[in-house]
Amino acid sequence: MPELPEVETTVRGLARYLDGARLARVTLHRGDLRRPFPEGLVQNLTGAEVTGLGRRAKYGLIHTNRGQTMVFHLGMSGRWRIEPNEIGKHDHLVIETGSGHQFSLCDPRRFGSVDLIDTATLDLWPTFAALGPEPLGADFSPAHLKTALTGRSAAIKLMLLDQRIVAGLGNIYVCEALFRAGIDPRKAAGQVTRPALGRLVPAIKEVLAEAIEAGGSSLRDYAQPDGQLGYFSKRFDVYDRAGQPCTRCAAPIQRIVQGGRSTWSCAKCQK
DNA sequence: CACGATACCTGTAAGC
DNA sequence: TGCTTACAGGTATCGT
Repeated sequence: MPELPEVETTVRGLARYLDGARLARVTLHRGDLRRPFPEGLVQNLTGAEVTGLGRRAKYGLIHTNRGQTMVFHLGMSGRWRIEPNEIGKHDHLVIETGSGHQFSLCDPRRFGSVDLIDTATLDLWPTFAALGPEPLGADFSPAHLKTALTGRSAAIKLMLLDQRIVAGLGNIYVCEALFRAGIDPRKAAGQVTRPALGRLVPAIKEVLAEAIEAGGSSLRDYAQPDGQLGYFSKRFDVYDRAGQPCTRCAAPIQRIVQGGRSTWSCAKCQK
């Protein structure tokens, strides 16, 4: 669920209710996700007013009028439920606004995280300082990739998952972008040619933009407590399509394992 | 430092 | 039906 487009869609969905709202009640139902919730989280958020929302890489940002930003990461299985009918065992953090809307941060695998960071120095927060450029930003260019990947022997697939190279891609969109760009995911990153990088950058930007747009048209899904995302999944060319015909050449899609994770690709279309 | 392997945690689906 | 295994959208950390 949560790669950059899903986080962006989540943030937009939350903003409709949270932007300008007062956080009337904040409740923790357990003390930790991947890490403990920050000291004083409930106290610092309760009564605060939300001054805006945003996103950096796969992190969602909720800014408050107390000079702090709640930074959330959804890990593998996290999502925000809007107006949940009931609070389940994986609803770890619950927020109620002054106007009576309720939200819960639900994360069964608990690979997610929540931090409370001073807004003024958010970019200096070590976690953010280490991130590469936003893939949808102007900084993310073939020239950037060339610089970042020169001399690297690791597979291009794995380098694109490295958030220090470019921040926000995950397994799905890396597979999809490499297919669109016609690049073999096993290729050493430093060996990817300049023309191929010239195809890769727009392929990444396009697949992300399409996924955000598809999510954006289905924001009301966030009002359904058990609603799954997956609007964009109908459009996957390779992800989770092992053995099925390539959308371009009809050859069977291959599944391999890289870095312990699945990669899907077309052996004929990706060289 | 670069790189690969492993750990973290829970749920689900497939296989026997 | 029950048990076991493989796998899942991510990231931090530990060897080599």
